Amino acid sequence: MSFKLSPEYALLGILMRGPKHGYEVHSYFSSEMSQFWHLSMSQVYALLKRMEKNGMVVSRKELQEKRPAKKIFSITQAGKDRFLDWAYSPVKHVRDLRIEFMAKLFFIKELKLKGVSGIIDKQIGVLQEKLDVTRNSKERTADEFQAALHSFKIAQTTSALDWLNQCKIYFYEN
Amino acid sequence: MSFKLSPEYALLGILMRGPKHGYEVHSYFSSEMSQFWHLSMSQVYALLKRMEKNGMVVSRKELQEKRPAKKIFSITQAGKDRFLDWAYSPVKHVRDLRIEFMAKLFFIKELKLKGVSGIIDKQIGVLQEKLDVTRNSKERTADEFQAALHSFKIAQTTSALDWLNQCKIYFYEN
DNA sequence: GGCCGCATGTAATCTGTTACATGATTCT
DNA sequence: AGAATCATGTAACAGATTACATGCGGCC
Repeated sequence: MSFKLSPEYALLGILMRGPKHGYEVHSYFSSEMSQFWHLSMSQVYALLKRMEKNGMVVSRKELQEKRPAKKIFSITQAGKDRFLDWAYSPVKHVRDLRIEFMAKLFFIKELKLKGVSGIIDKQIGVLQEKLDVTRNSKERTADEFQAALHSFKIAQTTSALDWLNQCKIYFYEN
Repeated sequence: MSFKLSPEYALLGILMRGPKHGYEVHSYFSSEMSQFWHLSMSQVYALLKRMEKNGMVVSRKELQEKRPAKKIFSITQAGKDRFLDWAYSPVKHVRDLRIEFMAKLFFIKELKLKGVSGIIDKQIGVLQEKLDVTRNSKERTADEFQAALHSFKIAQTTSALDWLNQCKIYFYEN
């Protein structure tokens, strides 16, 4: 019912392009998304099974003569809604940019969805807010350790924000 | 036997300061380390139990009149060896800096261990190596997405390296 | 009377990882 | 002859999170 974790969203995204069976989903994942995300075959099968239980996908069997039957998964309307909802939401932490936010950008581009700059702006908003909070937090310079931790957070968030602003140029849409 | 994951190292670090019971370990964790790491009470108990099974700690019971008996854990020699080994090793990924590397710095300072700049230099080496590899990787600018991903990695690693160089100043030791 | 602090844990649930199991076809 | 590709999964293990269960003492 719940699934807050993201791998299922990635699988939904792949199925947004059309029905596929488990092996195919994994191949796509490995060839197109491997630079920022990895999932084992077994996990793909397990996730698809769970997602079917949750009504995000449905499957039908396709018999083949010389090979085991394929189980072809299609995304349901509920799945589509869920996916789009996810795709246009910013992530909460800097640490989620590398995989989860990347995946959102990837699918928005891959599925030719509108509003890339919208989500980038939302993400900038979230991180800017975090940066302001960190800057104003009292634990600034209690000791060397606090100071180091503080400057790490500032540095990582600032560099993420710079990158997001660059992104708007990379993904410029008219 | 194995434990590659880090929370147990944090608990070992806390016990390096002297024997403590579970509740106390958690209090220390919550008050001193909460800015960069969280562990629930239940998990502290579970981890200590596992660590005793692995010979990293030993426990003795201390009876109290009006309260439940305390179970006091002490670190073993094997535990100390393991901890120090961990504390002086750099982490492999930028994403491990915020929690795991921070914890190493925290304990090195807290336990007044020698060689802070040693581990910082090692960490700089690891990330510099990664940065060079990323810079030379062929997937540079295949498309907008690849380009964005590439520049994200460069940006985060570069900012981490700058921060590490700052750290050498924060933690300067004669 | 109720909440907080002290002090212990177990059990259930969820998720991920690794290994195992099967078996035909096609490429080298 | 052996490796890779196609195609499916289950089972065992490891780990984190959450909820549950217990109970006293002191404070407001």
